[in-house]
Order: sequence, then structure tokens, then C-alpha cells
Amino acid sequence: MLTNAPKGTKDILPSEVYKWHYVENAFAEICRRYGFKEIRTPDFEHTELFKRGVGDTTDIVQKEMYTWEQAKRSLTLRPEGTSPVVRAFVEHKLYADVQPLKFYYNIPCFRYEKPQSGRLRAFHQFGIEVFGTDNMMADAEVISLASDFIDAMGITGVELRINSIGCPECRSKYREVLKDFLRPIYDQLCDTCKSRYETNPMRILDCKSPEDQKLVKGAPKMIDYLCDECSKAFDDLKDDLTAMEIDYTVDPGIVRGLDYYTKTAFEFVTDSIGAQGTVCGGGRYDDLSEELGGPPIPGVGFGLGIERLLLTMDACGVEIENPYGADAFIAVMGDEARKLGMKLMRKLRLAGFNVEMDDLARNVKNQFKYADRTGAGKTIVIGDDEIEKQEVTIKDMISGEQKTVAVDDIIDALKEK
RNA sequence: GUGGGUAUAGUCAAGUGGUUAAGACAGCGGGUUGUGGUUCCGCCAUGCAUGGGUUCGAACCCCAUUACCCACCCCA
Repeated sequence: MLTNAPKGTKDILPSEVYKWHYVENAFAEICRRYGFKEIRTPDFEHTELFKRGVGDTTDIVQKEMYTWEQAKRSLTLRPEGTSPVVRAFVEHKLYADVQPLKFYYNIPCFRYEKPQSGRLRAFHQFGIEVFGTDNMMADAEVISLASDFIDAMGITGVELRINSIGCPECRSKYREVLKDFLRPIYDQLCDTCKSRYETNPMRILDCKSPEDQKLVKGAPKMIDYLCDECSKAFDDLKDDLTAMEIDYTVDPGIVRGLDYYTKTAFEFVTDSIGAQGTVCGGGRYDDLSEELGGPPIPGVGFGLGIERLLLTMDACGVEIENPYGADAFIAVMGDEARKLGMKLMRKLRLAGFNVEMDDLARNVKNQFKYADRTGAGKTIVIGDDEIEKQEVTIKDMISGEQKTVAVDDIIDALKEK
């Protein structure tokens, strides 16, 4: 047990951390182009924030949160990124700033679920949020950023699906219409759909059971019951996506599992990484700030699962360059040479080079072998001959060429390609 | 929470009741102390997830436990 990480967690080892650096840098760069600034919030919050933000009746709040009591406070490890950012926005009165405000983040999230492919208990998300505009142009930009990032990562075969889940008014009207439609066929639905009838009837529409699919054919669709404002907003969004030349499909089955969503809902989905194929999901949340006790500030954003992103890149055969290997390895023979080697190693490191020496007292042949296997670009050889002449031999490990330079010229010699 | 699968070295594995548990890759050492990627030689599981049981005898059969994987629910 002591030598096992907890269920649903994963170590990111030095042999793969370069992939994380790659996607993290790329995401920060895309966000910079879109004018987003990074925000960092704590890894835990007051439990109440998520109860109010994500919603008391959601699965996340009801059974997936890591919650504990301390000093008479109930605290919870962040299960998602949006609520904390909205909290920070309200707390620091950032609504007093020039609007809109655009944030991005790279955070660990925690949910107590049964792990499977693409799902961990401790996982990581990139996310962005735009506050202060209800213009669909913002939604289109948010989707565009996600799309550009996914493309830049070399991923193919990911589909953008969009939907509108309306505002609280048109959604509650629609729920009643849908329940009226489902009532006569309730007894024929599968067991999970029966339980969905009260909790989330919209889910029944994309049940995987073929029998249920037949039954719900011809069911009323949310899109047809949007109020005028929501309907116009959805049309605006589609127009803007088309204007930006971003392909999408309208999927009335998209129902986000977090209560705060309004109007726009979207997902980027792949079928190459197993059942958990939603790499990125997001939408608009116009009432969240108010729900948390802040002013009525509209918002829109997304969360993007980093583990799922990496899985998808892998499935797509994307190769990320692994920048490993020292600039130079110093091979030495004898104690005098070792001392000169250590002196030069330090000098070169201070000059900015990645330099290594053998510290297992290997013979020359094995020092070379080590230099080769760890990917050193050059090997610097120091023995009795070199010490006598105050020179070193530099061998290029790719071409195999060797040359001799004076000890004092070693930095310049390494700068040459 | 429900269901299914797997567990032999750092990794991939053969072995499915009978003497010292194949093999490959990786690692380490060496081929007469000055040169790697090739080649050759040597070393590397009294041990088969853990704990019981059956048996003259168990990696192999039985029971329990644990871990990991996959799927449902739901989500990133």
C-alpha cells in the first residue's frame, strides 16, 4: 500500500513530463493570441461554492466530491474550474475592470468516481472563461480557441457538437412538454431512463439502448422550444461559427451535467480513446455569478481534459519531440583528468551548457556507451595526453568527427555546431 | 454504487499438477585499463499479486483478499 499511489491517480514521470510541458506551453501560447490572462485559484474551496455553483442535485455534488470538515468549516477539493474563477472574479470585484475579462487556467481537479480509460480521480484541465458579455461572438471565440488548440495539437477526427439548452424559463417549459411526451411510454423505458425521468429527462433522448431510441423518436426537441431571445442567440452563434469557418454539428442530445449552464452548450468529441470521448466541453453560464451572490455578470467558457487530450494525441500518432540528452559528456581517464573534467564541467554549466560526467567510475568504453545511450551531442575526452598539452578532444557523436582544442577555447568550440 | 477482465523480473512474456521457472528487450560487468551506436561472453525471479486450503508434490486446482484495466451511471 505504501508503494501504491491512491486509486485513480497517476504519477507523471520524467520520461513523459516533456509531453505535458509541450501541451502546456502550446495552450498558454494560444491563449495569449486570443488575449486571455492566466488566473490561479486555490485547489480547495468552501463546499458551499460547489453546491451552489455546480448544483445540489448534480452527480458531482451528490457523490463525487472530496469534502472534509476542518475548524468547523466544510471544505472541498475543486471538482471543476468555473465556480472558483467566478468566485474570485466576484470576490476581487473584477467586474469593476474594463469588460469583458478573459481568463485561462491549468488546474488539477478531483472527483471521486470509479476510474476507467480517460477518467481519473485526480485529473487536469485547461480552461478558459470570458466574463461580461452575452454576445454570441464571445461564445464563438471560446469555441474557436478550443478548436485552434485541438488542431494545433495534431489531433484529427474530433467533432464539434453544439446545442442550446435555453435559459431557465424556456428550459423548464420544455421539460414539462418532454415529460408529457414521455409519460405514456414510461413503462417501456429502460431502468436508467426511468430514474432519469424525474432527475434529468433530457438525458433520455440520448440513451444508448436501441429500444429506447425507437421509443423517443419524434420527441420534442429543446431547440424547438427556445424562447425568442435564446433562439436568436443560437442562430447568432451558428452564423458566427460559419463566419469563422469552423465546422460543427447541432446535437440536441448535449445536456451538460452542471446546473449553471444556459444557452450555449458544446463538446469536442473523439471516438479514438474509449467511452470517455469528450476531450473538451463547455458553454454559457449567465446566471452563475448571481447565484453565487455576485452581480449579474454573463459568462462563457470551457474545460479541456489534459489526460484525454494526451490520450487522443497518442491515438492519432502525434509524436512530441523529447528534448533529452546532454550537450556534452566528458569522458575521463585517471584521477588528474577527472579533476580537470569536473572543473570544465562546472565552467560549461555556468556558460549555459547541459554537461554530464560519469560518476560510476566506468572505463572509457563504457563512458562512451553511456554518452551514446543518454543521447549526448558531443563527448569531450580527457586523458594524460590532453592534460600534458592542456587540450581536450571533442567528438561529435552523430558524425563521429573528432577535433582537438585548447582547454581555454572549450566554450567557443562547443558553441560551434 | 453495478457488471466484466487481468495479475510470472524494470518491460513484453513461455509455462496450465512432477526434478535447478523458457525466451526477448532493458540494465550491469567484461572482451587484457584512450573511443559509443554492431558483435561476442558473463551476471540479473529459492521466486510466479497477498493469505489460506487440497495434494506425496502447486505458478498451474479451490477459497478469500488486494491491485490494475475496461464498461455502465456521469463527466474533462
